[in-house]
Amino acid sequence: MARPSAEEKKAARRTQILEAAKKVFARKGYYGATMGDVAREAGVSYGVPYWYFPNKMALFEALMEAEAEALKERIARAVTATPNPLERLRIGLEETLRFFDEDQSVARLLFRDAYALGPSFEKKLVEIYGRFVRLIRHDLEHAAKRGLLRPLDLDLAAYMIAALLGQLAFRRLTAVEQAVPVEEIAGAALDFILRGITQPLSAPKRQSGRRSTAGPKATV
Amino acid sequence: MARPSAEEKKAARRTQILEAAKKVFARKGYYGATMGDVAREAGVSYGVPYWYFPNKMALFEALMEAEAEALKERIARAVTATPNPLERLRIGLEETLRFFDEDQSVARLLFRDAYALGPSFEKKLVEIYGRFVRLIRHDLEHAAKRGLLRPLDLDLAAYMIAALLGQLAFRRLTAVEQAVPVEEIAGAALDFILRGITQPLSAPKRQSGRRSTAGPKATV
DNA sequence: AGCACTTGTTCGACCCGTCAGTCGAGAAAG
DNA sequence: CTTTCTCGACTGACGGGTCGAACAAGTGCT
Repeated sequence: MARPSAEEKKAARRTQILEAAKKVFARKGYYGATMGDVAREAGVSYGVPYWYFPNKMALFEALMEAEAEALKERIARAVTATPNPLERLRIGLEETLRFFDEDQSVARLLFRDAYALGPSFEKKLVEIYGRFVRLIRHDLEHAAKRGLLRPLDLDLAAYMIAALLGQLAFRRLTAVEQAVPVEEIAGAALDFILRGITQPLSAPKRQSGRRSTAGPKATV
Repeated sequence: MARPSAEEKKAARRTQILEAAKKVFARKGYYGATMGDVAREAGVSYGVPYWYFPNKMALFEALMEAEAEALKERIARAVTATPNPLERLRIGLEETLRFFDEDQSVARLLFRDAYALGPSFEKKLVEIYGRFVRLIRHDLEHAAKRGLLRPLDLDLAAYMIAALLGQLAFRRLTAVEQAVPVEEIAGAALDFILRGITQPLSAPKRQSGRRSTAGPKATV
């Protein structure tokens, strides 16, 4: 705490502005938010954000980058001790949902505003998305090597899992029924991913350990 | 063709403007597109769109509404003759992907620009999305009644399927490998939905009729 | 200690392009 | 002669980005 150096102070300002931007973008959307809003939220004057970021768009990019990195690290940390690839998948799933649950602004940022930036931003977006797909793919490869998977296109499967996860996170923003805990959703999603929806013909009526209702309750 | 009545002409103008709006929004995104662009694309002067739509936002809403309706009807038509719920699911899947494939503007519209409108539009978006979820849910219910499904939360399952489908359609916009035909993707997606990714423990090594590669090829 | 001078940062008024939406003058149709 | 629709110049507001004035915190010189 003793005497922050000049560089520390500068970095602190930067994150302070990023934090403010996160809130404002989440609240109003990219186009709805003005640089004035960001400055006000951060408690600095209009020009200051421009000292740290060349323009609005760059500010947004930096924000996305930071959040994506944070999530990636969090997943990596949660998963290190676990060797089993499918178990890793489950943990990653759960951790991701938890991440977005704890800070809904980020979910809004990544799944709503990022699309708002128009065609120009598409490439960047696909690239970030790709990182997580690769993460998943990596585990799938291991699982495949161990013969745990049926023959399938791993790229496509990884993409589908990522897509699912993203939408589930996004849905929790607008869902009425917030009460359902993350673990339950993650469990249901994993069941879906691993076993699909059909009754396995060969081993009929197997009652899995995991709870799951046929009734129309339990929204995300 | 003979003598268009006044009302017919009015309706024609309306769709002419909607068509132009579709192109322009798809090309530039909601905020990137101006009403001037729309008018120019439609070959009319600036004020004309305002005669048919109260404002830019209403124009966009009408456009989304129309496209969603078109898709819904198309699915309904393709599916009527088929009673088997899982077969209906497959057809619906395929038809949806085909729909977005044939007119990529629509995919851009629904999956990119719609999110751009900020928090205010979220409700409308969720509502439209909900229609398709309900469509899927309907078939799932039938399937469940016939005992084809393992016990699961039908709402969540329907949502997950819709989410998957949306993302797959969207992915085809940015994918490098455009060559993969719709049917293949639809088939892979259906496999994923029905059976998940794991090797069924009970009946090992069953080689399904559908081709599917373990290799890293075949992007969406 | 006091003073000048520099560097890094903050402030916010202002500039300037952009665009949604308006409006009054007309053309076309009947 | 009215109704319906078209035209496009215009306006008013807004917001991204700039810029020069101020400030704070050293740094060195005396």
